[in-house]
Amino acid sequence: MNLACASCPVRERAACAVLTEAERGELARAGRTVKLKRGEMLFAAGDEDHACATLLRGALKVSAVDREGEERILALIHPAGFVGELFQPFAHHDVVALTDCELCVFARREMEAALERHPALARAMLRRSQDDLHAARELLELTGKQDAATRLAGLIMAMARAASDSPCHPSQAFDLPLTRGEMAQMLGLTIETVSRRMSKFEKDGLIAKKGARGIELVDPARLEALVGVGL
Amino acid sequence: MNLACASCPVRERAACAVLTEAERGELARAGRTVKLKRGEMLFAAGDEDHACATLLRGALKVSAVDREGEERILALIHPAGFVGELFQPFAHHDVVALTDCELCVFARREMEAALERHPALARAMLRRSQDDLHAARELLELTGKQDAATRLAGLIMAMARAASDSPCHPSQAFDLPLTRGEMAQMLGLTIETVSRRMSKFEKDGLIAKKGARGIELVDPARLEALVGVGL
DNA sequence: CGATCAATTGAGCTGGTTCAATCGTTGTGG
DNA sequence: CCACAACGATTGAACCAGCTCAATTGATCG
Repeated sequence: MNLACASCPVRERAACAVLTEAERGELARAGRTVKLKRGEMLFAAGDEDHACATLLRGALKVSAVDREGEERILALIHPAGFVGELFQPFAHHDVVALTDCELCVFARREMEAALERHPALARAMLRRSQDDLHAARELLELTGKQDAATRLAGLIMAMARAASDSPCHPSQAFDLPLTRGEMAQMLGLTIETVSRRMSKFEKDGLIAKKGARGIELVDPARLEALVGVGL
Repeated sequence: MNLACASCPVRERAACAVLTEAERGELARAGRTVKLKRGEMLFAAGDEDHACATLLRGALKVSAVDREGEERILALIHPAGFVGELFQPFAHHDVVALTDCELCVFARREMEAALERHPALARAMLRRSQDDLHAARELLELTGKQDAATRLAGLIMAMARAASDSPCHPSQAFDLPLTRGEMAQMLGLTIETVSRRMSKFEKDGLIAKKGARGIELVDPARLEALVGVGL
């Protein structure tokens, strides 16, 4: 399927927004739209000549799997985010759909060529890459916390922020994009610990669980206070 | 002091290597060489209008300090590496010299202007940024390991690789750029745990301690096997 | 030579892991 | 429409790796 930039939901925010209509159209002809169902894999670690993509709708996870088969989630990707390791001969990480997704996929060569042709695109990608770096370091800081409650509180607040349209204030009620197991993988904890702390948060009146995936922040201030990390 | 690119030790590898002599000279006039002693701070979290820099000699750490004063090391920077958060109004992290250092410092505005003027520089910075992102995610993977021995083994191997000139094979014997406390901060452990595991590694014949900072990898293969993480 | 700071080592405690059983939700097929 | 299977989430009990507190040793430097 060809790309329909005109109706692209992230037209304003994705890296390609810096291109002119004509340039964007040219890039679009090199790419294609892909839909993924929850759980489907976009790239796998070890793939040679893997592609890259901008996420239009849904959520992705980037994860590493070690020799023992333990999975570790390294990043969450939200709409307008970019995945794919430029300049690398093969992929180091898996990229998997957390929810049903829609993406705009490019061959890596095409993307690299476009970076040469369009300096503004390279600068936009640099900006995005720096943001990703910042996000990775924030996760690093979060997972360095000694106790499980702090880490989990930080993750919940981060997801509340991501779930909100307004970048400033977090959502009060939303659906968690991650299972307990996935939260555990992000935080370096076990499923059981995550589950126990969630129950304790609810008992203490910090949150309320709404069905399977839903969560409501009953007392965001107290939750935020737990975190002890800026932003 | 003005910059002497001609005698720059990272002339070939730094981001500015992609520029022509003339372009580089122009950029150089906007920057200055700075020397730091071990422990001195280059940028502090919260600095407005902070600068950015390429590291010529020595080693830096990038770290975050939370409200409780707990420090967390987010990255190590080696020669030819770049520090400074482009596009950000203020710094989020501290940058401190781990050893005596020499740097090439630029005002952030100058650097951002240079990225506009020189597309090749923007691409080089993108590449570097992606490498930094990859390094951050590798550290994330390492600190996700359940047991202290695995994490420490991974850090030692990473430092051995960084200490080696040849990018392929790690040094057999080198000086650790970090104190026990700093290693602990990187790995989310305590000083005592790091110290104990180091002693155990020595007792088990994996490493040998050489004076205060020195270390020798007696059995790198067995150490690597402990890690359980690729690369 | 003493002072200071990093590193080591010991002892006890605790929070998170591990193992295991149960419950709840979702989706499928009869 | 219900039953059942599959999977995620919860909860309990016991254990143990790493944390905390504390004392000692070792290295570096004026």
